[in-house]
Amino acid sequence: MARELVLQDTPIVWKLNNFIPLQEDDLQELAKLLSKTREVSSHTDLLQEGGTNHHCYFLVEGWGCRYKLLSDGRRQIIDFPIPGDLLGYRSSLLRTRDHSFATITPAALAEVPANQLTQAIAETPRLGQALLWAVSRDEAIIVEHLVNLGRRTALERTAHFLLELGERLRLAGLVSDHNFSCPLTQDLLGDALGLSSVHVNRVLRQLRERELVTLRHKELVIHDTQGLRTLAGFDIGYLDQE
Amino acid sequence: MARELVLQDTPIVWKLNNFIPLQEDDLQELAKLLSKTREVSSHTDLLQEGGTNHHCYFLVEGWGCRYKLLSDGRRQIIDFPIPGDLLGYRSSLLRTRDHSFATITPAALAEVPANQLTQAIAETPRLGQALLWAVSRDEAIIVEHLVNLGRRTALERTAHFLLELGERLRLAGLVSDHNFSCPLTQDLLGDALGLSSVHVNRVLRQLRERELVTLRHKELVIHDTQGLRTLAGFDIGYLDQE
DNA sequence: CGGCAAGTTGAACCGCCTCAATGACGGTGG
DNA sequence: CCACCGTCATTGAGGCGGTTCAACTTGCCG
Repeated sequence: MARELVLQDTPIVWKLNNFIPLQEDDLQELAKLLSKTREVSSHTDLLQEGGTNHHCYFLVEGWGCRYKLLSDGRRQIIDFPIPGDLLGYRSSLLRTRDHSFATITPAALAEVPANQLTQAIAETPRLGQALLWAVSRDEAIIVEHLVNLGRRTALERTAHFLLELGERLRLAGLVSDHNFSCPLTQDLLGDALGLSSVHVNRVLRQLRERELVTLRHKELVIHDTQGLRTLAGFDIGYLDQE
Repeated sequence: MARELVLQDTPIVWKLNNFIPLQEDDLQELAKLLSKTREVSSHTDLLQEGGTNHHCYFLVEGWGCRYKLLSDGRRQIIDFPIPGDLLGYRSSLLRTRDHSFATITPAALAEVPANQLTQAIAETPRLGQALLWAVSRDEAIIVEHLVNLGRRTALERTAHFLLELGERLRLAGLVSDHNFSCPLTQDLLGDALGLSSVHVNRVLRQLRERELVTLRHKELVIHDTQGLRTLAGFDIGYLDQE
């Protein structure tokens, strides 16, 4: 009983409730999955491209990044998991992991064998549907990142990314108004947005000077949501909210 | 019985067999899923971003493209489904479709309600595993496209894309040596690779002049696989073969 | 044979990169 | 408490990769 009360206000429950309200048996099953949590420091590698680890992780606390490296050191960040996100499930079905994952802040994670998760999804339909929805939505976000990299300018792209981040955090119950803490460096942003960190700096300056959004001292403030959305061509549909 | 013999040499069976050899009951179940096929002409829209159609499609014959449009007409192509590919399953779990799909050649497709597919996956474990593997592999391909757009030059990117295409066709049993038919225009390639069609043209010329690969008259010939792989930094791992 | 889509090429431009130097901040140890 | 150091942020100058615009060619299908 105590456990459900604890879970109730947790980012993962916030996120899943957006798809379908979870009920008591769902929360109990979820609590079982999350029972074995593990604290790790920042910059800890948990999944390696090419590895055969068939676990997945619920990110309970902290931020991370999923990425791929090229042989000469270039890095592309796929996305930044935040609390409430499930990661590694899709790629656990492959014989070999297609990307790496590392934390970027201190974090708490629940490690779950992929087949245990599959079983839970089959046996607890409502929770299962919600988890599969969450996985699908996160794939839809990756597809939107593809559009971002391929067809938006640096300014649009950065604006779009920051808006998306705000919405994801809001959905996880981690932000109420237009401010939130954001531990991403300009280097990380560059590798996610396909830009050099120098150019990220210039773009952020522009966004600040246009009084749209400010990212400073790990704190992000959106001054003008509507203006930012217009600039980015942001259509929230792909986040499948409401 | 006749149906299984027909299926046996079909791209989808070639593709799935690469993960796990299908057996008779798998083929029977698959035949049921594929029973209602439909022929459509080229440039037919089948899925619309924002739509609520909860079907998925097996592409039996022909090529297509999954894409998203920006409001000003810019287009980003996500990938080009080829025969044997399953599409729309992931996004059928969302309340609203996150991307569009259209054919680019005349095509034959089997339309399957998403929940019927889910049921088949649950009831026929071996086939189910194979289908989920295929879906996961196709997601891994999208992630690699992200790397392509974010961190590879136009030359590397194009080379990488063509190599990937060859491998996918080979896995579907659609190519034996180093030649294959490829109905993609430079316009389509540009929208997939995040380049202008003019620049695609120049890149293809370079690849031709370096005697690596030729794409002409809808026919692609790879002259120097190893050279092309070196140029592209192509690591086949993400395709999860063998 | 006529018409239209697709491919090809040149010239000029610009968005973003690279290289390099400097500044701000936080943590750590003397 | 301050001096030091490493990481991250900021800014300028110059160069390159890829875009845009426009003209022309080629190939295909009726």
